[in-house]
Amino acid sequence: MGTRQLEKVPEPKYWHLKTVLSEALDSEFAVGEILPNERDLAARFGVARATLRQALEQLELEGRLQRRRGVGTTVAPPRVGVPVGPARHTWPGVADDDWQPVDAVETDNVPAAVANLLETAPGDRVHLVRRSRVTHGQPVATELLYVPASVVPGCTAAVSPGAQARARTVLRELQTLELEGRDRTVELGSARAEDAKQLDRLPGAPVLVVTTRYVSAGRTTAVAVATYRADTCRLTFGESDSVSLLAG
Amino acid sequence: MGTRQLEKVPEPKYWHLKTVLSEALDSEFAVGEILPNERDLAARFGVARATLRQALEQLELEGRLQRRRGVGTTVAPPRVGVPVGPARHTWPGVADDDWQPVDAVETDNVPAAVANLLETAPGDRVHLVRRSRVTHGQPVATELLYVPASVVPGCTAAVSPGAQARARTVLRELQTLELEGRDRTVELGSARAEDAKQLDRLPGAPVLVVTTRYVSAGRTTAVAVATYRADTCRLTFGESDSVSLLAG
DNA sequence: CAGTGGTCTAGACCACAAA
DNA sequence: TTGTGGTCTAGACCACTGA
Repeated sequence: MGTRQLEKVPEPKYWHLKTVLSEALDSEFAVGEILPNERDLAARFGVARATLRQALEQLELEGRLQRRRGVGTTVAPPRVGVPVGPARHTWPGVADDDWQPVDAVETDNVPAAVANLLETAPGDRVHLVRRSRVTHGQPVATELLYVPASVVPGCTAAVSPGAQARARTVLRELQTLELEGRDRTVELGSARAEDAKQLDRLPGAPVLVVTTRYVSAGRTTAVAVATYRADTCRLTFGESDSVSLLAG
Repeated sequence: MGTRQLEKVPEPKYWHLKTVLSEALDSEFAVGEILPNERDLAARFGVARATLRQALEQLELEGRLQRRRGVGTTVAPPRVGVPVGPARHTWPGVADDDWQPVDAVETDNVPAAVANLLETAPGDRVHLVRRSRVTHGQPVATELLYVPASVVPGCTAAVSPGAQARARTVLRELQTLELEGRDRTVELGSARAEDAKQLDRLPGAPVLVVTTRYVSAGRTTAVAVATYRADTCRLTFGESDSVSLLAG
């Protein structure tokens, strides 16, 4: 027959929908503008709301949209570039303008993955310092910094002049050591309930997990697990001699 | 009344389900083992299949599960650490054991984001080199390398001794230049249809997009956009003097 | 072929934010 | 109170894999 056979591969509706919406976002909407609500959009495209939502989810994952319960769906601004390790060989807390210490506790409950890196035995006391990072007025990351108590013997739990002060003390103590090296890993994760609250997202939201290992005196002396909002952040890694290029 | 009030916060079913499944994976399943199918699992937990799937999706996102249509859901091995930029200051193609050139074409169709970095005008000719990365026998990444034709004048389209050979020629030509600097960004994306096929995933699968800018002779001479499977990969960033630490 | 995960529907109710 | 996005259901059919 002369009729055109369908070319195989029936593209899923939500995929096609995502493409259409994406182009509409480029040409017809301004950053911050509110989209029609999901029920209207679904009706307009002649699909079920669940299908429409599948397309919106992808666009949100790519940082094109921002959805807030009770409010609506808005066009997201471009992702912000977040410097990760701009300077070589520095401890956390040194010239970290936008990291803010939150509090610190002493614990022996360390995630297995972190205990592995620290080479600590179950039961070893470890300082847990929490920090949060704010860029352009928005919270973009939370961090859990694990430092074995044996590494910073000067930090006694006896005096407790406030949780935040305790955090600063641990950081200051760390900075007296000579840092020999550092390595990092980046992977995809989903926000724990606690992180989600601080990042103003729902639990399970996609996040970029940056694990940093600090090496001093031939051993791993600290491990930091930082959780960045994946929808709004673009992590940037500069080299010491190319910092000036970042501006280009 | 003495009865226990529900403690507020009704945790979503899929979230609770995810937690339960996650613990079961740790204790009752071995890597590679096949889970019961989704309909059975949903019935066993007394939820709709859609709800069960929401939990499975999260676990797959975290790299705990692997789902294949027509086959089933299996327990995924731990994420593989993929070195990204292990050596300082090298062009692509230098001692890149597991990167494989695929082909190269000359084009003037460059994504706006890349054209921005390259500072090329619309219509400028650019070499597009495709490479793919295989680790432990599995494809983990695809890469598009953009090099303005003006940067590698030795690469003429006249002779075409095979697509892969053309790719090698561009890479070789690049390596004759002195590399001054390099910077990288990492962000979350979703796989384009083409990438998805090469990565053995469905379109829209979550990926980590690594954009590398190569600087030489005071200008951006090349831009590479690498797409890593987010479910199976953990990107590792080492420093030159801490390479030995990676083994720890 | 049978069995799997992937897509899609048309509803319902809930949690939350803003008026 | 109203309207939004978030969760959940109970089905249906499709695309793919492997026997």
